[in-house]
Formats: sequence, structure tokens, C-alpha cells
Amino acid sequence: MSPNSGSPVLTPDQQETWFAYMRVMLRLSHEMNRQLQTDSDLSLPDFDVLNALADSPGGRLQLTGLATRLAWERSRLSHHLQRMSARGLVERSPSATDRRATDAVLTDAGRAALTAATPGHAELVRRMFFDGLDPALLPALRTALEQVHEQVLTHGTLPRPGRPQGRLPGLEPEA
Amino acid sequence: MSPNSGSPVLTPDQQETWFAYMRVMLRLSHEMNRQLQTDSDLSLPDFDVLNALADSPGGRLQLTGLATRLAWERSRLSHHLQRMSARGLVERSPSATDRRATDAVLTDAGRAALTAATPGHAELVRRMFFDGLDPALLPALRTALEQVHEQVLTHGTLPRPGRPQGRLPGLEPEA
DNA sequence: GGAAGCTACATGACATGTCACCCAATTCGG
DNA sequence: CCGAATTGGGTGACATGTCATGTAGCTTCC
Repeated sequence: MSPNSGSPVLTPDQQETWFAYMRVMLRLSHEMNRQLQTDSDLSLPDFDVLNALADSPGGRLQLTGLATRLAWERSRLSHHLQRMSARGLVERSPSATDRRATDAVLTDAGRAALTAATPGHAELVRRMFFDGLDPALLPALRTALEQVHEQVLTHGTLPRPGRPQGRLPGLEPEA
Repeated sequence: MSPNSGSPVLTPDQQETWFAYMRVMLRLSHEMNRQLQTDSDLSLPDFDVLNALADSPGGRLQLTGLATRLAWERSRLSHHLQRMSARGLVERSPSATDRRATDAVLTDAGRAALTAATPGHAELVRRMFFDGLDPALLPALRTALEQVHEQVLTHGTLPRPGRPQGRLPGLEPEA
């Protein structure tokens, strides 16, 4: 127990950085939700799910893996997939390797919805995020975010995404 | 996986930066929620509201101003304040200047809850965000985030928050 | 091989957020 | 001053997210 570490204080610079982060995150979330909803009839969570699936081989992913990747509760994912499958965007199909597991699979309609929504979303991201950013700061921003990401993975409560969890610690970090 | 590079959207570097941002935001939100909930019996939205009020003169703020500051829908704020006031954390009081307006006012209990919750939250932020960050990158990160914030304010759909551009959801230095 | 315990999910009750629409006070144009 | 338009806010129905719990398949170990 170090005498001082009990009451952690952020430096003024850190505080301002943190406030800026929170402000950006709140407003950006709002704008993304709004744009997706009105232009593509998708919520941001819908979009995240579609993206994660489209990025996976065969457009399919086991629920636990998908939940970890999205940092969602599994029950949330379960409910959400039920609603998305009711809309025809995804399907549930039993896993080939584990009979208690379920895979979420992107349907053609889901892929089409994603394809239709992506340009508008990317455009928004460019306009809201990158157009106001000094290009000289981009590499530093990227590195900083990747460092924070690694930190959250290492010290956070969520398992590391990607492959099976529960492996021995000491694996090299990856971006 | 991007055969039609005809879309003039994001450069590869921008894409990776964006993905890193989204990953950080998802996991960080999860961790903050979890920590506040288990340690202080507050949700992150609760905490944001308390912080915004505590940062305002008299611990009071008109609903529209508060909603704008938090990037919330007004009806959401209305419902949320109803629940928070049922828990004794805030009160509603009619505005002095405009008889249709309502102010949200921090109660003593609300201020106490905030004071109790802040150190743990700050500790989490330090551990998850800043401890893994190369200090040399901090200034660039801060500037980048401030540029993005300005961009979202300028080109976003939300009105610019009130002049007292004080702190947003976050934490106070605490003495 | 079979009970104990873990893991993968589903589900129902309940908390939270959104949308459409409501009313009252204020403002504005005659 | 009168009435329409605007602004500040509340509300109820419904969409979404969380928590506690239930069930089935896998795994371990004797």
C-alpha cells in the first residue's frame, strides 16, 4: 500500500483529455445512431452486429465470441439476435462443433442492409471525425488508442476477443 | 475484403484508427458501467447527470441545457430524473426566470453519492486509460480529441452547449 | 459410466431509452 | 389584446438492455 496511491488524482492534462474523450464519445454516439436510424433503418447496435458478422469467415460467429467482440452481455446479444432474426437480418444455426453452441449467421438480406448502410456511415465518420483532425496527429492518435485498447484488454474484466479464451497468459499482444 | 475501392471514404490508416476508437469505446463503457454499478450503486448515466449538476452553479441546471450537455433526448432526461429523484439524488424545481422551465437540482444525498463514487471512478479511468498510454502521446491525443469535439459541435445535429463550457461527464480533481 | 461441475444459451421479469404526442407558458404579428 | 407559432417539458406505449435463473451439452475424474 503506497501512501499516495489510495487517492488517485489525474493530472490536469489527463483530466482535460478525459473530458474531451467523454464529450466526443457522447456526441458521436448520438450522431451515429441518428444517421443510421434515419438513413438505413438500423440502430448502431444492429450495425455493429452486422459488421462483426460480415468480418468473420462465412459471415458466422458463435454467440459467445460475438458477445465478447462487441463487449456485450450474452443475454443482451441473445435478445437482440432474436429481434434481428425476426427482421430477417441474421439467422441462428446450431454450431457444427458444439451442440450446445449457436452461431449467428448473416443472411443475404443482412449483408445487403450492411452494404447499403456502410457508405453513409463511413461518410458521417469522415465528416464528424477525420475532417476536423490535423492529419499530422493521426499516427499519434492511432497509436494512443491502440495502447489504451491493449490496456483495457489486459486489465479489464472482459476476456480477450478473437480466439478461445482461457489460454495461458504471456501471449504476445496484437493490434 | 474491399474490392470496390471506388468509395472515396476512409484511408486505411483512418479505418484502423476508427476501429481502435470503437473498440476502446465499447470496452471502456462496459468497464465504467460495471465499476460504478458494483462499487457505488450508480449507473454511468446517473454519474454523468450528477457530474453535470455538480459542475453547475448552485448544483442546478435547466433541463434543456442539461440534456444538450449530455447529448441526451429530453424525454430520456425527463424519465431519468424522475427515477433519480425517486432515489433522492436530485430534485426538480421550477425555474425562476421562465415559468414553464424546470431546473434539476442536486440534493445533498446526490452530492454525497457523487463524492463517494468519484475516487473509484477516477481510479478506474487512470488504470484503464492512462496507465497504458505513453505520456509522450498525451498532448497529441488531447489535441486530436479536442479537434474532433469541435468538429462534431460544428457539423453535428446537436446545438452547442451552454456558454459555461465547464466540465462534462467526468470527474473533478477532488481535493 | 456416471455424478459434479463447467460452459453455451434462452427466457421472463424488470430497468432503461425512444418515439409520438400532449399541454402550458412565452413570443410574435396583427 | 388575440390567436398562431414556438419553446420547455411531461407522459404512455413500446423498443431495448440487465439480472437472475433455467436447461442442455460438454468434461473431469473416480
